[in-house]
Order: sequence, then structure tokens, then C-alpha cells
Amino acid sequence: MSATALRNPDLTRQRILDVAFEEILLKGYQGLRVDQVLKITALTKGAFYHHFSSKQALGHAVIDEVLKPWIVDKWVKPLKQFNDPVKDLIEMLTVARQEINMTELHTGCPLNNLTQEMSPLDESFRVRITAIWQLWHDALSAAFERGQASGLIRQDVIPNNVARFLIAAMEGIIGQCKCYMNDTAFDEAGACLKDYIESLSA
Amino acid sequence: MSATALRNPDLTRQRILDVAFEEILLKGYQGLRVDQVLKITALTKGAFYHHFSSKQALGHAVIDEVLKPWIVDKWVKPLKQFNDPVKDLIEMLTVARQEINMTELHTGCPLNNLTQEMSPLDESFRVRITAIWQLWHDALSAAFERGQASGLIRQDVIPNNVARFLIAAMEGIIGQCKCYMNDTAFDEAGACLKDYIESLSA
DNA sequence: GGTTTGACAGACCAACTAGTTTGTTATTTA
DNA sequence: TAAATAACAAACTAGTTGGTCTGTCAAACC
Repeated sequence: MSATALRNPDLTRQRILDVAFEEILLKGYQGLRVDQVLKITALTKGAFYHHFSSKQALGHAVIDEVLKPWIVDKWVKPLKQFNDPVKDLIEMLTVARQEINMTELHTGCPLNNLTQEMSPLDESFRVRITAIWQLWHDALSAAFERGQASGLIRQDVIPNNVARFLIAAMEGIIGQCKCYMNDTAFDEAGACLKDYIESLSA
Repeated sequence: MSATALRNPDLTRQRILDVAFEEILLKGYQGLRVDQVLKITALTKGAFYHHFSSKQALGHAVIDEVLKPWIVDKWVKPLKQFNDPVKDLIEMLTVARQEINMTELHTGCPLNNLTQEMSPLDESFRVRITAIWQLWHDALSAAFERGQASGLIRQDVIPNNVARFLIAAMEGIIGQCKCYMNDTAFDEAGACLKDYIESLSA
């Protein structure tokens, strides 16, 4: 199967997933319209329901095949190479801060958006989403455990608790920016987050 | 106009607002169905569109007349009587923790829910919501300023930043619980939040 | 006490939306 | 190469949803 083939089912499926991910990011799953995805991809109902059995199945696929890899690549994998959690985490957040533009500030975190909207509404969504949070949490918690083992992190901090708190704080900050629509709120809260992280040093 | 009158327009309007608030809390504004509100209130289209010009107008009224007073009474007003921010804040969070039940843990914070869903979608919602956050922020920031004036809070902390961070952290924690569906995440992150708040003492 | 007006009831409508069905064509397979 | 199948196209459907319209009755007003 050549890349220039008139019919490239894998690519077609991926295009649907990518557009759906973007639409969910902008409007939420409930605001996602199958017709709108088809309009953007220039596909038809026939194509869509050939690849996905329902809108819900699309939602599941977006979580498993787009959202999860996105989070894992961007936030989970890097944590596994952390040696000095405090230093590396601040570096990570600094880089993320520089990469953020107004659009992202406005749309927020795709994982948290979906969590807030869908967790209470659809158990099949909730379990998929929770698994992703747990991956993140475990990697962050493990980083602090290693930090304690190497004597860089205070022995009295509880990695599990700190990981929960840091993820919550980061997502909370991003969430606040969605309504303020500027990055001052991000930097103001970010300064305190940095202070807190630094307070974990041994 | 007696309270037992067959027609009590003020009560009718309030019933619609209360049910709509609850429905939005459970399903979001996009998931809110006018028909469902009418079913629950046992009213009709005639009644609804007599009191509200549109679903959007209902949304605005819910924010202004239900959500805002709810936040102000529960989270803003108490802050104005804070003398020792660290002590009073921890007391406030302890009480809130005890009041929380599984249902609330599952539905999350009504203000944050609406923020995450509607801020990017409807500017008229965003400005109303932002004003409520700002009330909360200002009251919390002012409490820390008073705490500094009375020497209870470290002079190097920036009340504005701390207020932003604390609100973000609290909402982030509540948001995390929505997917985990248990209160351990709440307590784990809460322990760190308490540590941070205590670190602000002079 | 008659009139006006506010507060509804409920049938109705048009647009939307997820999903179906039937048909067509490219691609693979025997 | 011919048959089978995968990958679509597109018209269609049934149910939903916000909103309208006409009518009715209670309550205020004169």
C-alpha cells in the first residue's frame, strides 16, 4: 500500500482521530459533532462508521490512541529520566511555560478537560482517563522516591502525596488560566509552585 | 401574593434556576436539557420561556443568581473575617473536608466545572465566571495582606501569588477526585496543601 | 364587576444529530 | 484475471432539542 494510494485506511482513521481530538479539546466531547469532523476531514458518514462503530467508540479511540500517547510522551516518559526531581521538574515546567501560547492557555489541558467533563457522565471514559492519570502519578512519585534514595529530597516527604499534590496544582493553575485568558495568573501561581517544589529539597 | 397561590412566579423562576443549577452540575451546560428541567419541575415550555428568553439566558441567570451567591456565601464571605490566615484556612478546609460526601466528590466544584467547559466556548459566560473567581481571589489575597500586617504571615510571601496558587491547588485537588472517585487522593494531596499553607507562617 | 395583564399549558416546528442503508469503486486475494 | 472484500460516498431516518405560537385562567387593576 503506497502512501499516495487513493484509499489509505490507516491514514483516514488517523485523520479522523486527530481532528476529533482537536474538536474535543475545543468544545468537549459533548460538543463534538461527528458531522463537523467529517466536514473538516472531507469524509462522509460511510467512511466514519466504517472505522468507528459509534461516537462513543471514537471517544475511546481518541483517549487510547491520541490522548494517552500525548501525555505519556510529554509528561510521563521524561519523568523516568529524572535524577534530581526538584531541579529537573523546575526545568520541565520552565520549558513548558515557554512553549505555551495563548491558544493552549485558552484550551487548557486535554486530559483534565476530558476528566472534568466526562468522569461523572460515562464510566467507560472515566476508567480510561484514570489509567492515564495513574501513569503520570506513578512516574512522578517514583522520581521522588529515587530523589530520596539519592539524598536529594527530604526524607520526611511522602512521594505519593507530593505527586498527587503537584499534578493537582499544575492542572489547577492551567484551569484557572482558561477563564482569565492571560498568562499572569500562570506566572503568579507558578512562582508559588516553584517555591513549594524547592522546599522539597533535602 | 400568598405563598400558597396557584401561581407564584418568583417561586417558579427560582425552582427552574435551582434545578438547572443541579443539572449543570451533573451534566454540564452543554448537557443541560431544557426539557429535562421542565420534566423535573413539572412545568412546561410556556412557563420556561415566560421567565427566560433562551437557554443561554438561563445559564446566565444560574451563574448570577445561584452560583455566585453560593460561592460568595461559602468561600468569599468567611475569608473576610480571617484574622490568622494559616490557622483559619486550615480550619476552613478541615470543615469542608468533613462536609464533603461521595456525591460532591464525584460532581466537583460547580464554579470550576463551568469554567473548564464554558470559558473557551462563550465569552458571555467567561466574563461572568471570571468575576466570581476574582471575588474569591481578592478576598483571599486581602486575608494574607492582613496576616502580614499583623505579623502572622511571612513578609516575603506575595499575597496575590499565594491566593492564585491556593485557589488553583484546591480546585486542582477537587478535580483530581472526580476521576479517582475516592477521597484518598483528596487527603493525600490535602496533606501537602496543609504543609504549604503552614509554611507561610511568620 | 369587568377589563387588562401576567403566568402559565401544551401543541407544534424547524434544525440538528447520531446512526443506517444502499450503492460504488479501489484494492487485495485466489 | 476474476471474484471477494475493504473503503469509502451519499441519501435517508428516527429521535432529539431549543424555541414558537396560540390559547387559557388567575390575579391585579380600575
